Amino acid sequence: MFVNGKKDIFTQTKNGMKKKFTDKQLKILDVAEELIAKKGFDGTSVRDISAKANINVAMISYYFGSKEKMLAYLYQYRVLRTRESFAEFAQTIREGKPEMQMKEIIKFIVNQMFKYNYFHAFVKQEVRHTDLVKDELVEFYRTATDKIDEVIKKGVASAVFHQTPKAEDVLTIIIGTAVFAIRNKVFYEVYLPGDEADFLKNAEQKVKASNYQTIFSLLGYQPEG
Amino acid sequence: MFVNGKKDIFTQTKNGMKKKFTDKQLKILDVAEELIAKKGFDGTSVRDISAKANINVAMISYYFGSKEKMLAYLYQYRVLRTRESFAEFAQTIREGKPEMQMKEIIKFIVNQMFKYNYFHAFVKQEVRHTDLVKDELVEFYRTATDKIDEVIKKGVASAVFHQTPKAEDVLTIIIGTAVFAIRNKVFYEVYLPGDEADFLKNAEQKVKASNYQTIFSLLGYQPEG
Amino acid sequence: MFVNGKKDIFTQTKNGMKKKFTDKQLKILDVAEELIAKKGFDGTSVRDISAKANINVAMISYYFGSKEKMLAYLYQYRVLRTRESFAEFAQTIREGKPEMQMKEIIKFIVNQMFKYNYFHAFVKQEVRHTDLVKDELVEFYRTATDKIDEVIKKGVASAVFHQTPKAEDVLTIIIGTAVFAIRNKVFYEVYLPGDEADFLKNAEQKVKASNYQTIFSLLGYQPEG
Amino acid sequence: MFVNGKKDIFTQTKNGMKKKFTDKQLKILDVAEELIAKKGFDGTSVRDISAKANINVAMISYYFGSKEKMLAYLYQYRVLRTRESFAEFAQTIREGKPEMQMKEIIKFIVNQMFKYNYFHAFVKQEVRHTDLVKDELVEFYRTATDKIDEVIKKGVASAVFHQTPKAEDVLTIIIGTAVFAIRNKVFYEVYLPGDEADFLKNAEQKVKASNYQTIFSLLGYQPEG
DNA sequence: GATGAATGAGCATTCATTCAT
DNA sequence: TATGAATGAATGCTCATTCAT
Repeated sequence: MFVNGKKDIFTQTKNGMKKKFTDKQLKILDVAEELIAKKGFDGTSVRDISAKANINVAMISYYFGSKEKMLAYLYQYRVLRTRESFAEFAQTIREGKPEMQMKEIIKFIVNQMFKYNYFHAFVKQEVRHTDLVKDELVEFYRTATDKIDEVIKKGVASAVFHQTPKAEDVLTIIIGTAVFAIRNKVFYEVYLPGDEADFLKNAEQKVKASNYQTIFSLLGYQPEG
Repeated sequence: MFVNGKKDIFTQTKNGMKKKFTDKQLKILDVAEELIAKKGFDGTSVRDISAKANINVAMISYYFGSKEKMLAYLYQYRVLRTRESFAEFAQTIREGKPEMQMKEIIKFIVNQMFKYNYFHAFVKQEVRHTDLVKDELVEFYRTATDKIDEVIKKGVASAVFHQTPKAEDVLTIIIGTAVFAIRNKVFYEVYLPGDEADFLKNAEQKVKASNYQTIFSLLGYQPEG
Repeated sequence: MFVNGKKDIFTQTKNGMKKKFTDKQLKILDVAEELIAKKGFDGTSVRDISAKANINVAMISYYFGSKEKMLAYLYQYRVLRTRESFAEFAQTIREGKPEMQMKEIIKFIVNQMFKYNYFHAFVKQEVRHTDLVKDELVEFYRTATDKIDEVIKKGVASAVFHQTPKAEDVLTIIIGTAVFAIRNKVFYEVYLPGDEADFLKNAEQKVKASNYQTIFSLLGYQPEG
Repeated sequence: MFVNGKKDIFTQTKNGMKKKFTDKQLKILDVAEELIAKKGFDGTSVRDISAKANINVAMISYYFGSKEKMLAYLYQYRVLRTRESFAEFAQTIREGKPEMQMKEIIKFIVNQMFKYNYFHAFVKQEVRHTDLVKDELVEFYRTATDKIDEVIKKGVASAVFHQTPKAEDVLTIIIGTAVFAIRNKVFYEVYLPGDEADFLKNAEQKVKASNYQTIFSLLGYQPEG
């Protein structure tokens, strides 16, 4: 009945979640994500979403079963894509030196946070629904800490890193600072060049730079040789 | 008509905000804070609040003008108290060594975040209403960065710190990591001893410890000697 | 909160049902009864009811909790009144001869059916909700059969009745014929004098006359000596 | 366009009603009858019907024009069959004695009521739609009263009946008691042997037995000789 | 000041029906 | 003939707020 369509963009098997979204359904999810991030789940009515997505109100129930279930699909969809994306990314840095790998990890995570800041904004925001996404998100965090841990160990082994901060602390710093920057624009923009329109772009650069400094400092990084 | 009462607990002059809250009004604000942090602003009805606070539904409109305005009072009330509290705190560390001062700053900020985690949770959460509190909050951030900056400079001058990270980056790390820990219990508790009930207490310790390490590493701290 | 008011018309203690209805609440119940009898429960919207009763839509939920609960109150209210009314009636015929008592019973029951034909129409009609009223209604039926039984026995003892039909069959005939007449106007009115406007009045007379004949025939009634 | 198909089961000429139903259409009518009897017309959605009948939702509008018109077809279909069935039955008792004929009439009518209790339940129930079926049903009642009248006259002529109750009163008793029994299970089953599962079977027997007694009593029946 | 009743706007959802294929 | 997507109207209900006292 619902959650099938013509174009496959998304595939998942667990949790009884259906597999495919049509363009129209994805349009709804995109619009919903944006509005929910701005106004909260309760503050966003299905009429708001349907108006902005140019679809009939009834379609949200029709496609997803309910507004709440739509949110569940949205959560799972975004988190799964983030995890898939991280897995792909992890492949691309398989061969590099630890310091390059760490830098890339920081870059990747901060980039994801800013790219999907709508989503990450409301994941943090929607306290009541966090359980929907908790497991998926935590699994992503684990994958990230595993990778971070591996890189730290390798760096220590090859004597470019001289300290072993905990992987979860490293991840906490990266994500925590990114989210803080995104959510505290008024405070943050004072420290940024350019005008307001470029805020996200500039903030992302600053967060990355800051994180390189912080994390490498924590690692006791000494360039080889 | 409203927002005045018998007992003065709170005084403020700007923004046309009235000055005094009665016990009953403070009770409402406390209950509202807790419920809003748990269920969001829209997810919390004035009936929920009035039931839990044992007052009549009509009183919220009556006292504060509207539910939205009540939130504004709540924001301002909490932020102002945080700023006052920081000012007091700043006095207490006036005489110490830079490394002790920095440690106390970290301790104080993390402590505030956990103590008022309800509040800070929903400040981050209620995107739509952030403008209500923005100026106040940013002013607090400024006060904090000024102090941090002062301590860094003093530490460099006295040669216990050998690097000069930006004050806003330091603050970003402290607040960002604290908020992340609070909001990601499921991920975080794996790294903590003790049971779930002690989560906040243990998480606070871990965040403090991690921040000492991070910030001091960034400062290139070398104990005098 | 709801189902209390100023004027007491109705009192009941069991089932956790509240005790008193205000005039406004009774107005709603009356209107609801009429509309539901005409158009069914699902066919009657709370907007229909509130429009006809000249009250705000929200009041139905406010007073009764929900549309469904309103129906439950209506059921219990009407059935209880019927039972109370029967108990009173039973007192008034305590002293009479069995044949007079039986006639009065028939008259009373048929009268109630026609008087509250709206209600009895939809009790029969609302299959899905019958459980709400089943126990109460059955208890009324029992009271009636007990009384019928008593009268039959007395009549047999005093040799005015010479047969002993089952009390439940007697009740079934009385109620069954009354309901049939009410619900089959088009068929029934052919056999009645007067015009359509008097249908209920005339039908009631016919049903009573027919029942006197039937029941007394079943009882083998022979006027005394 | 609609209401015609491959297999003819049903033929009628009046009211502009089309004549034939396909197997699929009959399946829909059967399912609809059952569901409507259980949950009412408004309580039964076309989706419920189509799901249970394994057809597409759109087919009901497509076949019958609308949900309401489907009900009209259902009414007319059932009533016509009942009338046809009664006509056939009338033939089979043409030659018997009046007392046997009357007994068979009671048996037949009660049997029909219980056999099509779904249908008769909702004919009584769906007040709003009764006009759809009124004329047809009344015509059936007339046929029945005519036959009852004929039998009474014959019995009186042959001196087995000694009273002349009105035919419409006799019919009213038969149908009224049958419907009452069907619709008041909880009250009625106390007087029946066997368990709940056999309710309809046992109730039918009791209603028949009771009606034999009542009607023959009314007729002043005296076995010949 | 304080209350319970009352209001009207808004909500998510379900509905029978129609459309496009 | 038959379908699944799509529609717009209506549903019961909850909401913050205001009214009358």
